[in-house]
Amino acid sequence: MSAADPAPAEDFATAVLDWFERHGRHDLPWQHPATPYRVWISEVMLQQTQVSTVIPYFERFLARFPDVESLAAADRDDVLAHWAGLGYYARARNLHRCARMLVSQHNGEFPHALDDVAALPGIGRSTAGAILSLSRNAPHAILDGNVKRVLARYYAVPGWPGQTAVARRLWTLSEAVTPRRRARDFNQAMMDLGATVCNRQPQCQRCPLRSDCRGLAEGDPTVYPGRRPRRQKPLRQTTMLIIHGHGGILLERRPDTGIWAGLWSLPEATGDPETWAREQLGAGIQLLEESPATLRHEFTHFSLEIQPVRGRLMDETVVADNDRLWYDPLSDEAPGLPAPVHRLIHQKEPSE
DNA sequence: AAGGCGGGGTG
DNA sequence: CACCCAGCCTT
Repeated sequence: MSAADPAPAEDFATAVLDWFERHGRHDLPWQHPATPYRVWISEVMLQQTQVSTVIPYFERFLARFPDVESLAAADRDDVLAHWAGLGYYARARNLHRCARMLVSQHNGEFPHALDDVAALPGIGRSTAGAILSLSRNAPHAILDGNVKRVLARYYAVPGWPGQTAVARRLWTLSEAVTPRRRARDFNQAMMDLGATVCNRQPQCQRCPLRSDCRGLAEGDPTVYPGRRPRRQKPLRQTTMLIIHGHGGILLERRPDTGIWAGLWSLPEATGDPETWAREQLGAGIQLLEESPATLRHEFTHFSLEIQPVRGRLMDETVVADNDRLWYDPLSDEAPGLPAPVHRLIHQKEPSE
């Protein structure tokens, strides 16, 4: 067999599994114990998020919500507060909804059929396969970013995996190489291989698949998988009000759709801040001299320029309600705040 | 099929 | 600055 011919599926799995025994990651927090609940939480946190970022969030989340019952019983604000800073907040809302569905409809346990798991909110085909294989050794394939990278390079699959046809090819390949009897170790091994060897700067000399890798045989495996078509991102601007009163700072709950949905944030003024306060709060504000500097926040699909304006509430008639609260950063437990808002609020306050 | 949805790490 | 990361959901 020549150098760049793909090995039979059994040889592929054997090479990956042998490598895993010695070089895989065996001490990630969600691996001990790898219960369906812990694997599920970790897999959702790991969607589009790197392991090193997830670990401290996972520890805090599990300490507060140790099982599906405690998560189902929690308030949504509490769940979001433990997710704040991780991003993609629909994940937290879906996680909460899913916990309630598991408790009310599935006796607090995940179904055994792949399609039933993939039908739950926030769980797609790959996450469903990961939950069932990593926690129960069920024979399901996965296709996360690591597996896509390894397979696209090994089989020299051209094109961007965001394209349906490319994704379908990769799924077929993943199904073909996943062994029936050791799907748990194999899936973990593929993710470890993708994260530690077959990554941005691949270390092919350490790869168990190097002798049969088409991408390497072609000369440059990093041309696979194909890149996402690039688009230029627009600049948006906003004014955020830091209004002091009632011993704290005024926060508003963001709407259920759009960016930072469901989180608490600073009020955004359209137009003149004092006019905004009179119309929206029914109270005057006095603008203060010391406003923080303008800050810029980068999203994947746009840039946001935030102009902070500090003010003081002139009368104490504005009360908290379901969508409005007064937050004292020094003594209150932090609610779910977007990362740039958290940074803004927890800067040093002027002593006045 | 395409776009929305965060934030941090890295080059 | 750009791109990437244990994706999913809506339109």
